[in-house]
Amino acid sequence: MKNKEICILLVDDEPDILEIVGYNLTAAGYNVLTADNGKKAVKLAKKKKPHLIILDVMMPEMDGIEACEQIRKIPELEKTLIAFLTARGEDYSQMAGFDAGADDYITKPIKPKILVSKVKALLRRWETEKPEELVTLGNLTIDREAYRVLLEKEEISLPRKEFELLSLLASKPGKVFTREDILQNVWGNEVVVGGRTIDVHIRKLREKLGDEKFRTVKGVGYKFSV
Amino acid sequence: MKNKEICILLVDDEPDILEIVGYNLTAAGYNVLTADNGKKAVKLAKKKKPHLIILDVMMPEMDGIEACEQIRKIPELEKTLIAFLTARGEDYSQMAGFDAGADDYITKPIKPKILVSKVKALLRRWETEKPEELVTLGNLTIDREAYRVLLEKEEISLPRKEFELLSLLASKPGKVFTREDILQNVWGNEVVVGGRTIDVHIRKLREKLGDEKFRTVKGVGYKFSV
DNA sequence: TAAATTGCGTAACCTTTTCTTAATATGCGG
DNA sequence: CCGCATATTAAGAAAAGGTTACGCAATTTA
Repeated sequence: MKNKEICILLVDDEPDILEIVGYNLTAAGYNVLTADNGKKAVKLAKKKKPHLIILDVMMPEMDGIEACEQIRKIPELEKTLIAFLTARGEDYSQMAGFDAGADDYITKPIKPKILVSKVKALLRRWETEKPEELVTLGNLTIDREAYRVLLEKEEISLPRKEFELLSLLASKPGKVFTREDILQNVWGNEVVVGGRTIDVHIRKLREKLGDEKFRTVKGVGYKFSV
Repeated sequence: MKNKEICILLVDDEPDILEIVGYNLTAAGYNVLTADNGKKAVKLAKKKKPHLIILDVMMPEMDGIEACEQIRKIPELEKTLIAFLTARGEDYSQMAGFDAGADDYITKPIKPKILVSKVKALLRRWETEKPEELVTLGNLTIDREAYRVLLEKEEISLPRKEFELLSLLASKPGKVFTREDILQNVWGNEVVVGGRTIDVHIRKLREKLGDEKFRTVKGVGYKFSV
């Protein structure tokens, strides 16, 4: 089943739910990841970039709403689908969830068939909207999935950090990313690195891909330009 | 509200539902069309190409499921969002609806706030046409996100302080900003700088963007004028 | 498993740009 | 024509970023 390529992150603090939902989704051919609190969820999401995230609203550590907001802030996950799990009748949760950027909600108790149907419906849209896994900007082509970069049809191999950095900047050409933005997205929230680290990586990118593509905006940050 | 451009087709055979749902959607700024059976719905959909269609499942003439299937067959409406209205607990309807190509379902009894939230969530994805955050004033264009300024289509590069200053003044053309206002906003509350600093920056802006745009109001401050 | 390679972050130093100041000139309102 | 507020200018300080080389760690290769 070609669904194997489709990845769903399932987040709930109740192992039972994790199991039953996970089982059904797996049976439907999806690749399922799980986390038992919001913090782990955000971390995993950043790392694995799932196509759909199913979040329980009520959780310890970080509730679903907050997790959703966090995830929505990550540029690469902007298009990720998010659905909430909520007990029936919790209108408030549903509202807040939609405001936080949810695409759907699923009410407990969970009915496997309905669940799978909803998931399919959600992903159907994703599949049709997503022919463009390749981004081309000038003489540069970025294939996020394959972790490859082509410059004038020549393949350039970039180490992880450089790739992530390029990927971030290129995700919104023209937009200035502050150093903070960059640290946040490429290095992660908690990591602390020295002040010149970003520069060094930028330099390497410039070396390999051409100076002019990476514009410095002094006092602010960097941007990608075509 | 710019939602006026967004068009929703609402289909139900009960006038009450049509009215209450229609009212709420209209109040939320959407443009609402209605039909009271499946046949009319398909016809209207073909003609008006709404962005979202809300279909009651149970209807005379042609039920929602069939209408949905019909609509999905129309190439132009392939991407149209479809949501079903269904009584709670009708699992069968829900399943069939998803199979027919629905994107969501809404259960009766209808709660207006939830309804509007769901509609927003559904359309959010569609709405992702980005409204550029550009400010244009006469021959000048300011793009805060990209940190760019265009004068007669020529890009002018401005250092941070100059950009912030321009940005502030241009945020309310005509309004006079006192020196204090300016210090507050561009330099920040705690910073103390000499009395002539602002003048110097104004001068640089005048040099680069034209004298006439920055008017001195003696004893008070500066303003931007078109 | 050792050796070699590659990736990453840091420190030290260099270059450039940006900001501020200070000193002097100008000009408007009275 | 005076006085106060603003304009102008150049120069030096400070900030920001660029560059390079090095060491540790992870990864790959032998």
